[in-house]
Amino acid sequence: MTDTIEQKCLLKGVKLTDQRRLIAKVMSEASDHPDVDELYKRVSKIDPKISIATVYRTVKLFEESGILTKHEFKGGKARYEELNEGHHDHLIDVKSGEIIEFVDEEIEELQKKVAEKHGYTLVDHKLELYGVKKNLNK
Amino acid sequence: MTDTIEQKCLLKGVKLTDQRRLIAKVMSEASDHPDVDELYKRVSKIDPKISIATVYRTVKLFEESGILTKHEFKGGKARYEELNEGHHDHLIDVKSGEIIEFVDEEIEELQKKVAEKHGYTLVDHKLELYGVKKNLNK
DNA sequence: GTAGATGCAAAGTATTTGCGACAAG
DNA sequence: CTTGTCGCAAATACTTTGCATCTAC
Repeated sequence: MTDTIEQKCLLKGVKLTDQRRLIAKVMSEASDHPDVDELYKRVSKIDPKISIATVYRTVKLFEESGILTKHEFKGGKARYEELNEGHHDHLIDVKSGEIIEFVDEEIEELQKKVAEKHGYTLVDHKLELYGVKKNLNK
Repeated sequence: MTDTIEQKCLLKGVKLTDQRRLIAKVMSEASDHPDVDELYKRVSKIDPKISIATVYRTVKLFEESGILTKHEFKGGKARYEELNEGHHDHLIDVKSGEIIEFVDEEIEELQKKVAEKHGYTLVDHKLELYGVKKNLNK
């Protein structure tokens, strides 16, 4: 699995350095969607000499190489997550900030149709739902 | 129509000043989605003494008062548009930057269902489609 | 008259960049 | 070797804020 990231780098002609390997590792182990500051904190624990500039440069590079995706959720800093085969969108708990990933094929289809209807081919999209947890009992 | 904005302000207890009236006017006349800088340029042409700080303060105030909405499209600055009854989403031409507004009730419905399915009540959402114009001839 | 708005410049954030030292292929 | 990366600090971009002055109500 960590292999996969290194393979992706080789594939893209991205030079591998200790810092990049570390950032890749921390990101692939993250189950949340850390922002650069948080990521910097996590990698700093392992390599305290790493610079935040390197973290910024690396997430940008990884994004361009299709290893990470960037999210710009409402009113916050950019947050990153590892990009795997399966595309998904996000449901954000507005109270807790918790993020739930979901996929809805029907919505995906409709988006394509909307774009077509306006004479466009869909190349990308962003769907974010913001919700509050329902009171399940009574 | 400009009346409407002033009425909204009175309703919300928002004090009306020349600067606010001007910003409201420029925004309601805008058919695009200007960012703060662009808005500042437009109002400056009419009142060259206005400060950019006032523009920032006013768009934020108007947003909180439900007069404007803020959009944070990919990799850019925050952009604003007047908030009218009809909600809509955006289809962005990735080549030209042109923005097309659309509504799709089916998608809206499905979004609510997705939120429900995860135990949430949808309070807000963001849907942006990014597309390239199709070659219509031949 | 008074609470709140404005303009200005200074301060914050988030992110990028120039540069000399250093490391990967 | 040579090209590209790193760390550092300075620079940039966008937005917010403190303060004295001014204005709407």
